[in-house]
Amino acid sequence: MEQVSRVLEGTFDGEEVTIRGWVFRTRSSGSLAFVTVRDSSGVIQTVASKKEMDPEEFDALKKVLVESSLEVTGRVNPDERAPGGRELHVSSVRVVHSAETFPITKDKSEEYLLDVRHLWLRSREMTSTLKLRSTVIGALRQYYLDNGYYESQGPMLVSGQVEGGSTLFEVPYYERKVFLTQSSQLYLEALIYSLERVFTLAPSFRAEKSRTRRHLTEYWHFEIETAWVGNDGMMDIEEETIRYVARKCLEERRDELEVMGRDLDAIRAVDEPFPRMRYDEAVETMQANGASVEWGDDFGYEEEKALTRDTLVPIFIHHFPKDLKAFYHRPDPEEGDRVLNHDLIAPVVGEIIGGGERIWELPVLLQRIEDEGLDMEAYQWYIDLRRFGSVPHSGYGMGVDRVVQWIGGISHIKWALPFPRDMRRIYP
RNA sequence: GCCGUUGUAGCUUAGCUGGUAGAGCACUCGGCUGUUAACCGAGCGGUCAUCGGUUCGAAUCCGAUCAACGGCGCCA
Repeated sequence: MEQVSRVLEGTFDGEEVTIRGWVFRTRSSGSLAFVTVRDSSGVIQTVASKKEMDPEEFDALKKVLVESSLEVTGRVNPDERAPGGRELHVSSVRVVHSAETFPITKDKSEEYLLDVRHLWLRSREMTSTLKLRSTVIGALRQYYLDNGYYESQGPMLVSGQVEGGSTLFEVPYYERKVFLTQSSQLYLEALIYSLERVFTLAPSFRAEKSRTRRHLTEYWHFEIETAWVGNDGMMDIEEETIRYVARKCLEERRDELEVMGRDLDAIRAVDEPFPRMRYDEAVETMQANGASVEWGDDFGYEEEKALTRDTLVPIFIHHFPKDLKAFYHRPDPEEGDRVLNHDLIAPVVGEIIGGGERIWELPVLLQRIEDEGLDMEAYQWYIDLRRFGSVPHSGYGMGVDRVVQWIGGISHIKWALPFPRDMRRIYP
């Protein structure tokens, strides 16, 4: 049994091979039949001639419907007329399963493709995206394992919210209510006291009523937490991470990126240093580019677009005003109204990472929790971490789906993962 | 929470100022020895989202309901 991609490479020219896969397209002209066969690696045309094979098998092949599964044996023949330059001259065929009429045809709408997502996953577009996604996730793991990090996990069921806002999904839990996690950060912070460097890949859930091209209610969250590292060091780590992931994608997924119509130069641009600007400078840049933003505002999508308008490289924004950010960000000891945090803004998709230094001094944390009016009781275990050998530490959270969206040049986040969940759609 | 758009065959759609619903693809049957999401001929397929109203007559006009899609804010 051979893979289609290897056959197309010419490894078996002139030899007889067997492939298995799914019918991609069929065409026939009397006693000739052309059936293209797809497997996970590619698509190849098979040519069947009634005279050169069992007539019953020929008729079965001629009648077979798109997406039927089959095994085909034949001789590999280079031929200019074949898409891909090689084709299989069929000697025998076994139809494993004869498909019913496949509902997806060349005329399709995005809406319909969401209804039949379980079938649309077979398309070249989705297959390419899913391979790219696999590479992104593999590269993230690889990078951190190579750099002395341990992979660990926080709970998905939590008793309280991690950040401000009321965007948690409630779940019945015996006689009480618990919530689906919206971040593993606080738990990773607990883990640094044994592992020092930890990362996790887990879904996060946000009950935001968002209907945008970059929001999901269930998204894949890659988070790290690192002892002994400050805000600037964390930006260094993130920049290297993004660069590593992007290069891996260029190396391993060039064909897929081409199918997706991605401009590779936009990815290559990550070799340049990522600009780092203070919040204030970011506001000025946005204003200069026509955004109506005032000092003290948080940034919306329009502002982020204005910021990255003239660049292909992601941009860091750091030193946000304290009031705009969650309680755990460490205020800059030099400027108490700013926090040692940063966001990483990618062109077109916007924020892909939010991170920074965490408060590690007990009195500062207590003050911040009180200022924000949070439930001190609920955070006791988190506060405890500042009582027993507290250390400076930093971390970040990355929206994996957004990174895939950005690297793949994908217009809407729902095309960046196999089964997207948003406010309205939870099927299939 | 706010703004906007759309529901006609399995899919993509045409249908003007109201007059008995038209096509392409898919599918079925027939033809074709080099097709490139082929071509030629025939066939199958529709409670025009739902409910109500106006009218001699509604896919078309009006109202309500339902559903879906796009975008903003929030965030990753």
